[in-house]
Amino acid sequence: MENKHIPEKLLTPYDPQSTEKRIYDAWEKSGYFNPDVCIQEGITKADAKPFTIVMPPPNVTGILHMGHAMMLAIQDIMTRYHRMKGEKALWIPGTDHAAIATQSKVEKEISKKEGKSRYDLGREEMLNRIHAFAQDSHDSIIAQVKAMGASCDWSREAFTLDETRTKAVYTMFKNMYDDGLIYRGTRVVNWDPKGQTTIADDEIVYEERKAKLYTFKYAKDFPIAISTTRPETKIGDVAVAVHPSDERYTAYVGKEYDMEFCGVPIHIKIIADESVEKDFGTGALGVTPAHSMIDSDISKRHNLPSIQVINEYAKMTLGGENILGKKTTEARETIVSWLRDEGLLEKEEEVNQNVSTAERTGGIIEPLPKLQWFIDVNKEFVLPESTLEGIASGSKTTLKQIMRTVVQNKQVTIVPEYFDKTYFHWIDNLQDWCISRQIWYGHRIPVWYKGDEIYSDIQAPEGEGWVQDEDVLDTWFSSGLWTFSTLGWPENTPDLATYHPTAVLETGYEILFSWVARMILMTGYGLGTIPFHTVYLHGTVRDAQGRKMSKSLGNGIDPIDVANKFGIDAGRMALITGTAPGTDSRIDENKIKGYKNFANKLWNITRFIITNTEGFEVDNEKNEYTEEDQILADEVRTLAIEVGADIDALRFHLASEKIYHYIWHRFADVILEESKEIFTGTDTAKISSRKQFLMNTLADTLKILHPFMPFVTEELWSIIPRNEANSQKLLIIESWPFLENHTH
RNA sequence: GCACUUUUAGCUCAGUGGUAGAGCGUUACAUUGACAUUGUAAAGGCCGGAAGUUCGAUCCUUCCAAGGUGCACCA
Repeated sequence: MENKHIPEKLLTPYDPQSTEKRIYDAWEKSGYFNPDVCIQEGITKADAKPFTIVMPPPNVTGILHMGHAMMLAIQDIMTRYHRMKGEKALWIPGTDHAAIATQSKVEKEISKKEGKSRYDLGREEMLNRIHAFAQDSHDSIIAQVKAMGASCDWSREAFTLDETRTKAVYTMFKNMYDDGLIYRGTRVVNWDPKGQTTIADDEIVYEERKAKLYTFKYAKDFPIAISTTRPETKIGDVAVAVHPSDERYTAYVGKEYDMEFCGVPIHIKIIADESVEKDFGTGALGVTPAHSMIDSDISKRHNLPSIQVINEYAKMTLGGENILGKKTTEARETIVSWLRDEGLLEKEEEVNQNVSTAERTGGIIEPLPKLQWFIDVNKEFVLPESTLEGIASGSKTTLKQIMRTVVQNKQVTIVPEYFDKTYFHWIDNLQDWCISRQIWYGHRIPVWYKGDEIYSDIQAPEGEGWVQDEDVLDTWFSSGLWTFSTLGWPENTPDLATYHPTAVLETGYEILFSWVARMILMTGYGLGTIPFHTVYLHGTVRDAQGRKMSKSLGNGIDPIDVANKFGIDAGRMALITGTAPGTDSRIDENKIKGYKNFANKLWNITRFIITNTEGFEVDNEKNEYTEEDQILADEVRTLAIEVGADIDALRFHLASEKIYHYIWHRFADVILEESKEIFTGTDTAKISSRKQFLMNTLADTLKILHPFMPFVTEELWSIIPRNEANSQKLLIIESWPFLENHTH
């Protein structure tokens, strides 16, 4: 057969590498990622329904991994589909400064290369270094996001630490401060001696280790033995607590003792408290208010003093020469051998212990009393304007109540649904949120001091002598504002009015608390509304053996490598298909390769159809389908409707499988094969009907597949012969097929 | 300890109140074709175990077992 009208590139297999970059550039140049442009050009109606997604901002700590690739693929599928449905589809990209994560990464690098600490460099120089690193990291991340085919609106790109977002952060802080929801107080917090900062409860990772549990008496004449894994803290004990109903000790409750413990004078009062477990150890708890959260609570209930014996560097601040200034671990040995020598040690046993470590630095958490900033989640305040169901405008509520209510009454739905139970469980155990961090990278706390005066605003107060708080805010404070800070809040922007609340928040289940809950909190408080209608939680992408991808295992797959080797279209399909929400998935090269073959299949389907319909003009004004072809056409309509319904219902794994299955095993395997017979026959009505059907259906399947495999479909769209009057130049802004047949 | 979740073909996973599906793998045959291959077909499952609800359960309920995750405890 003569092939002179077949575009030359169709004669060789599909080559994603030479295609994807070129196509992305064409999209970017078109401006169609920006819904405003679509409206200006008459592609989208000005009063169309908005559809908004904010991209969970990747941390500027390095490069993207397959988890990011999956997240971007899912969000791009939604954005492209809704754009094709004629909605004002807006996907806002951005990055997160990720305070601790970024600073500790740069600190590590500097320490390794130059042997210097942040204190050697000083605040200003250190921040310069971090900014330079963050900028580099940002640039490579953006390049990667583009390589994934993400159709996000770059004109609206945001950074959690840029000017607009900083203004939002400061405004929110001031509002909460004025409402008394943000307070400063001394509490026992999680101190990371390695990172030299406090961290939040959910930044802690528990590691199971063996530890020794020592049972002993403070002194020979003390009546009760206590157990502890940390004898060095006992020089800070102020009480021994027993359970009120524990008859072994009732006689002693209320008595006070003065003793010398390893050279340190201590004063111990015996108290009864419900929180003590009778069955653990001796049933008596040595109370160390300064170095244990629980003990701190007990001491508050009983009006006991707090004695700090360990400092920020995990070194002893009390005791004789043998202890003072020593590391806690050394002091422990000293004290244990003293106990042994004195004959006070009754028992020494191995126990399993969950040690709290800092997620970012690996430092072992030292509970310390510190003066910090907190958000009070239980304090009542008046919400002036509210669209929250169950919380009327002007009524009193609490942040905890907001977080609970909107999920409980399904104003925000979580997919998969069972995660809301985990969410409630977390809310019920929630304590006040410590938001200050003793690091340098981040939003500096907008509070200034002068003597006893305290001032909070979005900028420094007038006058001399004001000193700004040294600390910065927890990074999740700024990411909590993400859905509306990206739209220009606190200004009353048209974007904010149009695109908020957002439609879907698509993210990993591991940040349900640290991020999703905080967004609900911040949006409920700040705007009296919800940040999003639906939360879609994806699982973790694992390797073929089911292991987490990690640098140390070297089992990670770089999405850019995937793009180079198989095309990112194939990578996207492999990540989406067969992956249910909330469930971890496995990926390996074989799976991706299968979808590369699929892209090539589509390529060859197109070649077959172009070859066999050469010179045939599609005229859809007169529909001359045979009865047989009309049945096939109805099937395509059903497909378009079903795939659309699956995307609407966030069943991406089913949607992609349906279109894949149709194209390969129905359209190619059955219909194309059958067409060969028709074309070699003599029935001209049948032949022209079939040609028309093939051309129409090819166009329709390209449209339906486009959200999933945007590059190869866009490329083929530019190749197939089309009626220019009835079709757009770029597939990205084509209408979803059979839209008028959808029932809503 | 509490909660959530998973258990379906050799592997990885979808799915549904009416005795099961995909991809990969395996086997056989065909084909150089629109296809850096593809097609046709086959083998392979008491849908973790037990009980219950139901006309009917892989699906709903309860219990049990084994994995995973979260939270708490961690004196």
